[in-house]
Amino acid sequence: MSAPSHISAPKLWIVLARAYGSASAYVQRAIAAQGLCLSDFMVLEVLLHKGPLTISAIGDKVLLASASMTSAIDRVEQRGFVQRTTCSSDRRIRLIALTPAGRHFITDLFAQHQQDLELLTAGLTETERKHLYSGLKKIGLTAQAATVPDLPQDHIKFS
Amino acid sequence: MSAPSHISAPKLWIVLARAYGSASAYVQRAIAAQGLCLSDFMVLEVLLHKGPLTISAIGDKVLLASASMTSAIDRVEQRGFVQRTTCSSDRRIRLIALTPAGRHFITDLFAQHQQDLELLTAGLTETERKHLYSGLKKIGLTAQAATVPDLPQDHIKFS
DNA sequence: GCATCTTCTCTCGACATCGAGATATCTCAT
DNA sequence: ATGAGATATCTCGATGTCGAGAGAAGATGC
Repeated sequence: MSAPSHISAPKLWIVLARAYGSASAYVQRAIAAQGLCLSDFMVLEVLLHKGPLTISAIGDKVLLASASMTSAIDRVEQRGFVQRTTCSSDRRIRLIALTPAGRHFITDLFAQHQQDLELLTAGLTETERKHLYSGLKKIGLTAQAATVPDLPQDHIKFS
Repeated sequence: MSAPSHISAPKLWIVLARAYGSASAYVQRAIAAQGLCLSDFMVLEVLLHKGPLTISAIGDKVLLASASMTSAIDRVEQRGFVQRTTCSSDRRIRLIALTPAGRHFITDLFAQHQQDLELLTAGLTETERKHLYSGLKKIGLTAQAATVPDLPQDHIKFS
């Protein structure tokens, strides 16, 4: 807890990576106990909170490539948690919807998940949370802005 | 940047995951451009800063399972960056050491890496860094403490 | 109407990781 | 010495992810 007098960039990176790793492992415990991976859980959670979506729409939310989405949906469909339905207005699309069993399952699991997260952040004061939130947001945005400039940049420049 | 008035635990988790994801992608750009994955890079970096180590010692530093370490060392050995040497005092052990080529390679790449990290955290004031550091450390420790209690606990209890 | 471009999903092959188990070696109490 | 247990590394099979590309279907321009 006692931070060194000067926080170098590598130190910050290490502690970020470690914090995410530990938190991720902690969060995954309850999820893995139900036989799901984190991606599957996130897919179901998005469906619970946003309603039926197309595969690519879910993929955008959970940051998964299309190939990964196909197998993610396959997995949760196999277990009867979601259903693929074809859309009459656009036959390329598969609309993914929770089944009643899936809704019940993810509702319970998400409640547990929230409880886990509360425990994880219980040791933080409100101001600490605020500082963490704004700092992480800054880093995230900086990284994202610095990563993109491969293709999109000259696309913007010359359009 | 403008944080909501109350930062819920799920919000904090999301922003942490996103920040790590973006930062990780950003950091990996330069590394992947050299044909290495993040694990390989960390292995080489540890060797650069700590000198020759055994496979399991490196695995402890970079948080990789033994099976993953074997293939990680295989990869960097294949490229001539490290060398496995047997230890006469303990023949179970393989001592991993950087080759001259490997040392040169990782020295350059690490310099680039540090520069990238500086850029990533350039937008943060010293106090922001401190707050981030201590907050992330707290979360990491909390998560780690909450994840372990599976096996080690009764080992401690009854020893 | 028809050709072309784009979008959506799926298949395929490659990759990094892990857990479990095999093997070789060392340590230590008897 | 010797046998039991610990330790270090490796092999094997499974998993989840991704990029590239295929195929179907919608959108657009002529």
